[in-house]
Amino acid sequence: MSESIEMYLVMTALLRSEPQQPVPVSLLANKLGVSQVSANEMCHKLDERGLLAYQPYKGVTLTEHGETQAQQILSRRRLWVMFLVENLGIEPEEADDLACQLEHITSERLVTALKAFLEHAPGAGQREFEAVPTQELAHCTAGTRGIVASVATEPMVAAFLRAQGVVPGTMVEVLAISAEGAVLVGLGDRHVALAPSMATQIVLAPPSTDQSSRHRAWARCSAYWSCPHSDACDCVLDYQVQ
Amino acid sequence: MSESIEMYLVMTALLRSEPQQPVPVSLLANKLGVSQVSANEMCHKLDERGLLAYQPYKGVTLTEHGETQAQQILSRRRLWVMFLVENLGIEPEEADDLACQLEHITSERLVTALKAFLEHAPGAGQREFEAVPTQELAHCTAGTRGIVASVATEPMVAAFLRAQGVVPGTMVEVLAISAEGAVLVGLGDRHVALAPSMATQIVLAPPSTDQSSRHRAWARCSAYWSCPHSDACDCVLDYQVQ
DNA sequence: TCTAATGTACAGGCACGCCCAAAGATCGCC
DNA sequence: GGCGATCTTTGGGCGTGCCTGTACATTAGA
Ligand SMILES: [Mn+2]
Ligand SMILES: [Mn+2]
Ligand SMILES: [Mn+2]
Ligand SMILES: [Mn+2]
Repeated sequence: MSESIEMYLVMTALLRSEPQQPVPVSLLANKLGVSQVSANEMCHKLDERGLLAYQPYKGVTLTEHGETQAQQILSRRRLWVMFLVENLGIEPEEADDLACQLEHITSERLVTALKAFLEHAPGAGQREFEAVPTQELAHCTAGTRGIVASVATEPMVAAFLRAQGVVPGTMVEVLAISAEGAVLVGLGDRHVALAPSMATQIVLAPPSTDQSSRHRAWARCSAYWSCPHSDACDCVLDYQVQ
Repeated sequence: MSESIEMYLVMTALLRSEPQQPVPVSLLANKLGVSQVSANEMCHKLDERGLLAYQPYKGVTLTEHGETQAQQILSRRRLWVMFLVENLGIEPEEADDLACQLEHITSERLVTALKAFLEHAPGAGQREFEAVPTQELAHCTAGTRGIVASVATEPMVAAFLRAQGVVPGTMVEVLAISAEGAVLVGLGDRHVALAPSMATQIVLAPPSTDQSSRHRAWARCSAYWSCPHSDACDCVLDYQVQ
């Protein structure tokens, strides 16, 4: 399996809202930074190879085999993110980008060794490497607290959110929700108002108290919304602020 | 620069006996596990790109630019080997294979973080990340002790040496050298006699006392003889025991 | 129901990195 | 000097993963 194929599988897992909910090929194309035609072509091939199930005009779902592969790769990504953030002190966002490359060249032996290292590293108690449940900010109720797991990748939106301090790893609280779906988010000392369309592009993980376990929880999120490769992100230039 | 290009540069650096000594394209082809025609083609391209200097019927040398690139990649490999061996407990040989992949996706930021980690990891004093001088076993004098840095990659030879315990990371001593160049090597409790042709395919690094610093010294060797990718190694099947 | 947006398909093409077969060029040794 | 081994070059080809342009199919909204 090439890195390219692996990323199609991973992206399909990350982009679906619910299991067995087809992911539109156009969305896949956007997030992977390739043309729709290329994505279509690839999805066909992966359907033939039994990794994806392709329903024309609907999208793709992961087959059992594809799901296994995707989860294996994502578990490797989480291991690397944990290591990069907690042991090397790299920022979550950059760690995600790096891990997205490392996940493809991580042997089973390396997985074992990394897990053992993370478990027995100084100051680490019992650790869990499984994915953690996440939810869209738009679906949260007032009072909910959580850690920003991922945000929109459209450059201008991402830049805005970054400027406001809404970056992966940050602890936030939902202060209020308007009837229209706008969300008022608290960030400790200040707060940000987000349009409904914005709230659907931010994903929260369960809250944690200390900084270290925040990172860990963030790393354990299975539902990254962010596009992993910065290069691919940069391809999404057709965004316009409404 | 693609991974493929990087490996041509690295291999050129590893295979030359002395700086500015041209490396035969056929040797490069063998070690990289590609055909001579492919290697020729590639060397031409890299000459045009100013990374290699190609002298027909002689071989290739690294240009100043190519040398810089090769050394940068190799320094990343050494960092990874150190980490993999000392912190993850992975065996030197496998660590080398893994590092050969990791070296190509290691950002400057990651280099900095890895160095900081290795420097401040528990039990680590002052560390050096520079390459260490090495010499062929065939050029050693009787009484010399050192650490096996790398061995021949031809499957049958490698298997034989492995069976004898002559693997990277092992401490050995040159017990005697015959007039013809055959070498008697001591491995603590036992010894092995090696034909002259075999002695030219084993490289030693300076000796160290404890296991940890042995690995470190081994990791710091700049002159790996081994072919890094196992896949490529497996391509070299035309070997015959004389 | 009809139309416009969205998705799909086909054709042709490109860069990369590799392959083989065959024909030349050079080198090195007898 | 000549000849065989080795190396280089040429020509053609392959697979992967992308691309554009154009035409066709489907879906969903007015
Ligand atoms: Mn990835
Ligand atoms: Mn990214
Ligand atoms: Mn490599
Ligand atoms: Mn190898």
